[in-house]
Amino acid sequence: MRTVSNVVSGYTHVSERMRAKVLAAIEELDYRPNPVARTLRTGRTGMLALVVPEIDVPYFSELARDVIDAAAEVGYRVMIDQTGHDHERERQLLTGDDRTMLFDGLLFSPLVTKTELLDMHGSMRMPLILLGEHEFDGRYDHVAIDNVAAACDAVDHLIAIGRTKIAAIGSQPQEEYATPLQRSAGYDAALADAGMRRRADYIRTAAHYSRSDGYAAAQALLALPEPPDAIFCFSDLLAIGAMRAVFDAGLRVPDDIAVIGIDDVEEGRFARPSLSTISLDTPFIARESVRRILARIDDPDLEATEIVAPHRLIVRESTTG
Amino acid sequence: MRTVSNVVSGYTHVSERMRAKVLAAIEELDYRPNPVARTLRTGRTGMLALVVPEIDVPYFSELARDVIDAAAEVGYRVMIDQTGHDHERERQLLTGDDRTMLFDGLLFSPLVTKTELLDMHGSMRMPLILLGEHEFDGRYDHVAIDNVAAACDAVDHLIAIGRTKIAAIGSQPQEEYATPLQRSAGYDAALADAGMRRRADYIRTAAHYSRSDGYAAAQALLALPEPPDAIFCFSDLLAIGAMRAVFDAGLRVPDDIAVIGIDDVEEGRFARPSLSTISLDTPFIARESVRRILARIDDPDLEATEIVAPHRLIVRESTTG
DNA sequence: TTGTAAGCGTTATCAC
DNA sequence: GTGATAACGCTTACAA
Repeated sequence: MRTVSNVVSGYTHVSERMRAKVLAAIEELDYRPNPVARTLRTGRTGMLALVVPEIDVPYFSELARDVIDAAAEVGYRVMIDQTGHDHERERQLLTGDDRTMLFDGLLFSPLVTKTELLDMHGSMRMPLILLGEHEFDGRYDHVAIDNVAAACDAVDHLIAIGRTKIAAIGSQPQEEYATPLQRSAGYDAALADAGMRRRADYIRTAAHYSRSDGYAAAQALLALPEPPDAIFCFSDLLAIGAMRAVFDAGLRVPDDIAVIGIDDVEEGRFARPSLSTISLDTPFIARESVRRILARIDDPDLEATEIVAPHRLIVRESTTG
Repeated sequence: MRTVSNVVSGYTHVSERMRAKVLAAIEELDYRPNPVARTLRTGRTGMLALVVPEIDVPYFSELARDVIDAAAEVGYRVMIDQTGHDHERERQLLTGDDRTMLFDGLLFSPLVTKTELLDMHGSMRMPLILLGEHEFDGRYDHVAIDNVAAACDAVDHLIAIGRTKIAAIGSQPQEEYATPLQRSAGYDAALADAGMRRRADYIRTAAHYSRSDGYAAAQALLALPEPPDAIFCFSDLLAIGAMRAVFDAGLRVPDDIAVIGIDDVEEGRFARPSLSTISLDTPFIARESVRRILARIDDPDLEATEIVAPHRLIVRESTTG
């Protein structure tokens, strides 16, 4: 009945006597509103979906923490999905083929989204925000750092401390994903600005940005006739794997080889040596994407915007003599 | 209409002609079944909730990865919530006070659950599985390792490599949570078995099992008149913080102080030195808890069972000369 | 094999 | 201020 709903929802136009009566009945029957029925009626689930490649990658779990917190602050909860680098899974999520889309909006943080994937979202009305991409094409909201500048800052730092043979780990085998392309561009730009030559044998690919990818790539670099004296890794995890490979080869960080990453995950702060990195403001990214998706849920016809999150260089032991 | 539902659900008793017709109409109208309406009718959301203290703690994010995978295999999705050591939040989840309980079952991995909290779940019909606890009281399903034995194995290893002054980090300030109590008991038992004395000044508390907790606790141990020659940490994160404190004090691991943790997170495999630990079979834990909660969703009156997950000692550099 | 109608538990509309 | 009643979009008896 109407009055009960009013009481439950804390509506004002209810007499004190009636409110007390309803409350008593609620207590008596141990009544709990059914959220599903409410959702069917209101059209809002109160849930957001956060889609990441792998939740156990520290950058994503730290991002998830912030997103869950930011969402909780505005009364939303977060469902987490992993695509595991699976294009088919990404497609399902983007097209809404999944049978259980119980959420109001999608925060999509693709490691490997191609533009063509995004085209598929077209017919769906599910609000969507892209995280971590920076190829703004005006169709979807983006929240991301300036990847080119971030990579450039990292390499500039290596140059500033006097390194001249700077390698990079993290380009993708198939060059079709935005993030690695942008970071590669930043690396190239920094070298060019310093009048340094870009050597193809110093550019190593990494499929999953994992510690072991970083380890393997660094091993390959160390085996070169003229090994580098610095390595710029496209993620902190790659950098941690790379550092381990340097030690296993009997060399030292940063003395023989300086290492810098991107992400500023907590693991890097406690690594030995502690890892220099580019810090991404994940609380900012989380807050802004939640704010933005709520606005879009309220008004699906909002114009797409691009939100650039701040980043900054953090110098630690891995790049300081 | 009946037939449409049949087609969508892949029912058999539908004529080919009719099925084609329906499919064409679906395509034409770009029809998508509304999952909320389906849920209201069937009573199943197809979602599980995984509740952990903090998703960015590697052990929990690795567990979450496995739970999401295990759930996906049986057509379920996973909502993740953090309690952040907040008792009020735990209470809400357990009692169903939250207004948006859009899931069929709850996998609850409390760092800090007191028995009294569990009492509150009594009136709720939401299926519940407890993870990581091992104080089986017969009321709820548990999936956990044998914490006492795990701790005992870790300390036995330190004794086996000849250490005699073995400290422990990870007991709780307020001694009311199961996991730390059990791990403390295992530590005590191993020392007693070896005829070693338990020294109160070698037992350090840690509120959040974080790297910085481990760092601070280890610093305190090193400042003792007679510092330990080995530290057993109740989690890998504590151990990683502790190792860093040892290095910052100018000492070496394992030469001066051996360190061992529990969890076997990937970070420990790449740490320097790599971290000895007790490996918990998280894929097993994830698989079994999902299996169990599905059974309980099907039949809420199932008797509570206790599932013990395997664990095993992993010896790495942090405890080998 | 196919169509009709009831009902899941809310919230919103609308008289009173 | 309060009580009936419709509607959200699906699944499923039941009838045809």
